[in-house]
Amino acid sequence: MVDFTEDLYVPKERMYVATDCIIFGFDSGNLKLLIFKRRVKPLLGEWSLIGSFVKLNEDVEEAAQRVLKEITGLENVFMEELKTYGNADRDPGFRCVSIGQYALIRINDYDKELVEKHGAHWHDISEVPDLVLDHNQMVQDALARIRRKARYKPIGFELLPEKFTIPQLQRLYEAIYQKELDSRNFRKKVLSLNVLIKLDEKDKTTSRRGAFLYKFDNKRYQELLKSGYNFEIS
Amino acid sequence: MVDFTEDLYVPKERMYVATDCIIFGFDSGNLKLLIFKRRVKPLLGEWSLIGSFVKLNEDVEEAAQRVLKEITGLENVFMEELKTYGNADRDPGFRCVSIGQYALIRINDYDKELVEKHGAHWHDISEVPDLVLDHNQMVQDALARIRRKARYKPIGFELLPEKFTIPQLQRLYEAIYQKELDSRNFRKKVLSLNVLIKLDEKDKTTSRRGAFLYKFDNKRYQELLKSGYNFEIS
DNA sequence: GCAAAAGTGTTCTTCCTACACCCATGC
DNA sequence: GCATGGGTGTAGGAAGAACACTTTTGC
Repeated sequence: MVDFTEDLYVPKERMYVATDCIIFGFDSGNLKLLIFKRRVKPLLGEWSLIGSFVKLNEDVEEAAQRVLKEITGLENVFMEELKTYGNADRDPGFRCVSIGQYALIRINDYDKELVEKHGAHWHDISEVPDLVLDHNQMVQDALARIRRKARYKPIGFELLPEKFTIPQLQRLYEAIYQKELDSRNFRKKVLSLNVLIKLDEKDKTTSRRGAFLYKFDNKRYQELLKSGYNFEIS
Repeated sequence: MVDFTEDLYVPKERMYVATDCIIFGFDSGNLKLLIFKRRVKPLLGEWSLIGSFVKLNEDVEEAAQRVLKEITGLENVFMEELKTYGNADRDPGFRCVSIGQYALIRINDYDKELVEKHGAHWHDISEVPDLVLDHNQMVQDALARIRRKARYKPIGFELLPEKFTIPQLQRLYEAIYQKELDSRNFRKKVLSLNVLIKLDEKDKTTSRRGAFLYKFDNKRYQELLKSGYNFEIS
């Protein structure tokens, strides 16, 4: 990669397409963001989202999944396009259009060694440092998107382990909405959706009494999506 | 522009970025789409959305507004990014990533001569012919988007003339949702939003009695957006 | 036995839905 | 005077919001 950090003017002779991943996780009651400290020029040492140029022979979406796999070791992660960042002057080095993609991962699944090897770190969403280029904007846009999206799609489940408790699910939604929810109303609402399967196990890590574990009934959810179900939770 | 129509294999050595516009209008109770018949190779004579490569020194959004102005003569049109079409094989000629943008225009405002000069035509949304590349997919995606979006943002107003009647507005929403609405409930709901200003004029073109004209109160709408208003109409 | 989190029901209010008739006017 | 589209009100039901106490169990 060329080092443009010392040139103020760089002729822009061709177009590049990149993709940047806004990677969310959920842990200890907080939404987390995976970012990394650049180990190469340009912008060495600065915090940045994880991204890559899109290769000539790969789909934009493939590029994003490739990046995600390189960093976390995970495949088939939930990922959706956020938007395109296409201002002519967004990157002082290249004329580069970047397609932001947000990903939701189960924070216990990823490959910790791989993440460390790449210099990546999880940051609490409320403590994200200054990022390079327009990456802070991307994070804000992605947050706004998942806050809105969580109202009509059960994306929250992508952030939880396969088995989870209802209080866990509630803490996740509270982290997404930045708002405390009433536990009685919350439980009533999520159970009324009929997409949770109650298991015979309890999670005793957060209380003496223990909370029942549930699984997400993906088949049932697909049926509901087709019939226009609404997952609004207030 | 190079003609690739007779070459099956074209080496793809660089990335292009384009934008394609899905332009909607509303007329005679129907949603309309503006498409054009290509007058140049490649794909001469085929129906296509209106698009352009993004220039090295322009923003992606600028490129879309430029295209829109070239075709319709309109500036400051309501336009939003739809999504990126980034499959490596989506265009047999170039390696081209296209950013779809949907636009809503007031069908009486555009420059008819300009549209004709470019070989563009309005098609009823239910009778869109086969389009080149993945353009039919773009249209379907854009339709799905505005159907969803109309539930929480008053985008409908972008498609109506400045002054409109409530029955007109209702027919628009019926066209968007593909569903008949109850006129009493519809009127009650839109008036309860407090974003319509009743005028002292009537439109007598569709009935002997005439229907009162309204204007959209943009200032009031901005206030409501900030406080998290919901425009759901069923 | 007590601390700490899990789990449970009811009432009130609001909003959506369904539904039918009179009004104004040009011909 | 009649045909045509414009305009209005009400009652029933569903869903959201507010709200407090009992249960379980490890220590």
